[in-house]
Amino acid sequence: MSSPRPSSHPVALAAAPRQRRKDARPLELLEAALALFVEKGYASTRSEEVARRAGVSKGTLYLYYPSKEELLKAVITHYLSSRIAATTEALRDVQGPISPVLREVLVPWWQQIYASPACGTFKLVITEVRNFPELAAFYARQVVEPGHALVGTLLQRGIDTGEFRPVDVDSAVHSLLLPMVMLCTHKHSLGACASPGSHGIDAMRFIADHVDLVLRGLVATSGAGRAGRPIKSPATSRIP
Amino acid sequence: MSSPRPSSHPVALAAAPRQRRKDARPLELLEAALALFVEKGYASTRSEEVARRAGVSKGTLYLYYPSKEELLKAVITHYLSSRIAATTEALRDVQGPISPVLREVLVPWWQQIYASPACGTFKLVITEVRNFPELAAFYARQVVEPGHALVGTLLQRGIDTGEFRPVDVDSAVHSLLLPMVMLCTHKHSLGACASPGSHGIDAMRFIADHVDLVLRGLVATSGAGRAGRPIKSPATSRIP
DNA sequence: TAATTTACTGACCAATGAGTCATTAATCGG
DNA sequence: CCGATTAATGACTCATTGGTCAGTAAATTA
Repeated sequence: MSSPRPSSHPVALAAAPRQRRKDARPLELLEAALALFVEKGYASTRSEEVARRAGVSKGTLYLYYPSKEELLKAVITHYLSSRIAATTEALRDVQGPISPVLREVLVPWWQQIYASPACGTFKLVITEVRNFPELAAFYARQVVEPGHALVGTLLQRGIDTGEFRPVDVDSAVHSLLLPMVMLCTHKHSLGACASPGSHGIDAMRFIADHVDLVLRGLVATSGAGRAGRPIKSPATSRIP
Repeated sequence: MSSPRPSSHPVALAAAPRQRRKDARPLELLEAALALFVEKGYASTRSEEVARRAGVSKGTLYLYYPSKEELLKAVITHYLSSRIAATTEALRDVQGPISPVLREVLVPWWQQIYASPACGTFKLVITEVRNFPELAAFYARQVVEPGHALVGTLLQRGIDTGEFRPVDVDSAVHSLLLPMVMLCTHKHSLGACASPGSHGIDAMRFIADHVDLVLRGLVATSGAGRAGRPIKSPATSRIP
């Protein structure tokens, strides 16, 4: 019925005969690769599948990325490098009490990540670092260290101003961030499996509750001098 | 020089000519498979590699497990089913204040898991559920639900007795447990990569700090009626 | 419209790895 | 010490898949 002309759709639908879209391909291939790598893992994803999902043939994939491994690296660098800088900027020069900042900046920031495709990169990196050790250094330098340092700086400032108890900063940073990473991972593993009757985690709700809980554990209450363990090895400076 | 007689070593060393150890093989194969699956992932692990690591030939592997997939399932069921029952028993009938229980039972229990090979199953399940959906139901029923229910029951009791604030129990359970799971996962991904100069997480220390922090956030302090968000949707009963 | 360029294709090749099975050699019963 | 039994082997097969390239057709230019 309808004419068979190329429908100019940004992503492949049906069977548009053959389109030449040199500049759109790389990104579409990255999107397809991310989705499949995250879902099935790198090794169980066929390069032809990636191509198919991006609406091109296998040959085209290898036209833009020289090998499957390079495609993986491109996926990770693309989806990681975008987020980092902006985030660090946004939080670098906040002032005043730390609790509201964490509640009103950290939480929405994370919720945005969680809802975006970039969320999957956490699982992808966790799954593949052992097979591609180069990723370790890259990920540590680009994500772990900046993120840890950023939140660590905030918490330290809170401690210095007396807003927080003098806890071990590294542990507190992990208490704050690890559940977030875990949820991103969960979203693409168990969380993606149909759970019959049983509960899926309500991520958005949980992360707000969690940050709240941790902040309550951090604040220096008037009463209560003890109740916990002393701060151990306060000299353990971690992040440069 | 030395005689080539079989050295009667429990695990293959050097090249003992040929040993018949029908009953030791299955477990040794499971151990080898767990280590390799966790390290490299299921798909990138060659069945011959598993056999080699267990000190046998590929043929022998297939003598005990009919396929690579069955081997995977055997690994997971073996390493999961052992831990569950005992743990639930240990915690089912504790009495008195909950905080000490969590500090003195939950923490050592987790540290034991973390140090054992079973620790790797978390990463393994996370990595492979999407490819083997049967695992999802099994894991949810055998691990997630019992674990969540157990800790949830304890926290709820703490709330009922006034020891804890009336927080959302599900969120609190996740706040407590997700970092533990995340650390087990981390141990076998980024944590296993040589980190030059940078910090590896001190897991044992962190988990104690973390439980402490969360408990501080949970306890009903005398002063402070507000300071946080109200309990949302208290009718959301999760675990049956 | 015809000629030229080049994004794109998919049949093809070579390598890899899961699973098999005829053969070998421990162990055991007599 | 001599079969009989069976645990263990590793060379083999065959399906799968990363990667190639000669050819096709969409744009572009003249």
